[in-house]
Amino acid sequence: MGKEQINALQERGVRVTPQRAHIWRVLVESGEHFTAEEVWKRVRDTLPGLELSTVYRSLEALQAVGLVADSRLPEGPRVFEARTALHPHLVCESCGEISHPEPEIGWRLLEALSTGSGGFEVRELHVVAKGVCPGCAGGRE
Amino acid sequence: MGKEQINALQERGVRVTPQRAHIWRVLVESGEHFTAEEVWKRVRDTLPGLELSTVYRSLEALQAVGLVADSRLPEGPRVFEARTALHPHLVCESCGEISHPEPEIGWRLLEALSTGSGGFEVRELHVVAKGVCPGCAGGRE
DNA sequence: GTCGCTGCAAAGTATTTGCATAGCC
DNA sequence: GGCTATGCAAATACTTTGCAGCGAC
Repeated sequence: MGKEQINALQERGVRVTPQRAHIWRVLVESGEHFTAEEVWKRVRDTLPGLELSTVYRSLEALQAVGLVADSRLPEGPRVFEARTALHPHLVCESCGEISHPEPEIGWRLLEALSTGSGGFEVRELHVVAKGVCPGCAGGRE
Repeated sequence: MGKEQINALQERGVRVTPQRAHIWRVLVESGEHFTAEEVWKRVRDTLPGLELSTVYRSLEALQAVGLVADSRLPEGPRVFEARTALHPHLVCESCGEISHPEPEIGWRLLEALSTGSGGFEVRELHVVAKGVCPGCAGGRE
């Protein structure tokens, strides 16, 4: 089952170890973002001896080849996710829920930023918006 | 000279102490962003006994009333700045320089995000772009 | 077989907290 | 004068690092 994921690692020239394969699988299959510690807890189910430091080092390796991206949200530790497209984060100040808008919007943001940034060539874009999600706005305070 | 700054604090109902007044002054007069430690070093010139923990607590108080905003850049500790407008950060991967595009662009980003985020009400927008600044792009590698 | 990855342990950096006193309002 | 902010000290949270042996290629 995890065959395609392993291929993804090999293609990028990343040495494939069980640790990296599992870490990568967790990120890809969930499609979510996790802290290093969350990844660690999940992968430990199948690799009991796994060290948190290894998780950090593996995530760094995956980042180096562009498979993983990290974000620093307004609070809490860094979160990591499989790098798919640009990924704005919407953090609800009321319920704390973190959601992603349609990815297409990332490109519009990129475009807006590129045209107005005076020659700065944007390679990677991190957007975090704080606000109120539809659910919380509905249940008025 | 620092009269207007002190007023800004009073108007917001922040108890005015020398520590807070100086911290606030450093941020306003420089117009730059600093880590808590950088603020600390600067203010210590005039307030030798100042503790780093006090800087954190003061910055938090100023944040609570909307005078200060913080950003978490891709690397390093949090940076704080006087809250003026939306403030995208452009981080050059080559020289490490952090620049700000014209602030007007922030509003365009906000607009783009608001229209495509499915009812999420954006209150605060943090944008960090990694890329290559004009200077480094000129001196081709 | 080689070189890089991992486990283990420890250190390092960033940030927060408890408590008694000082100082703003 | 009351109540909060500060100094001081310690704790906590997150992340990185050194080293020796193991495992992927």
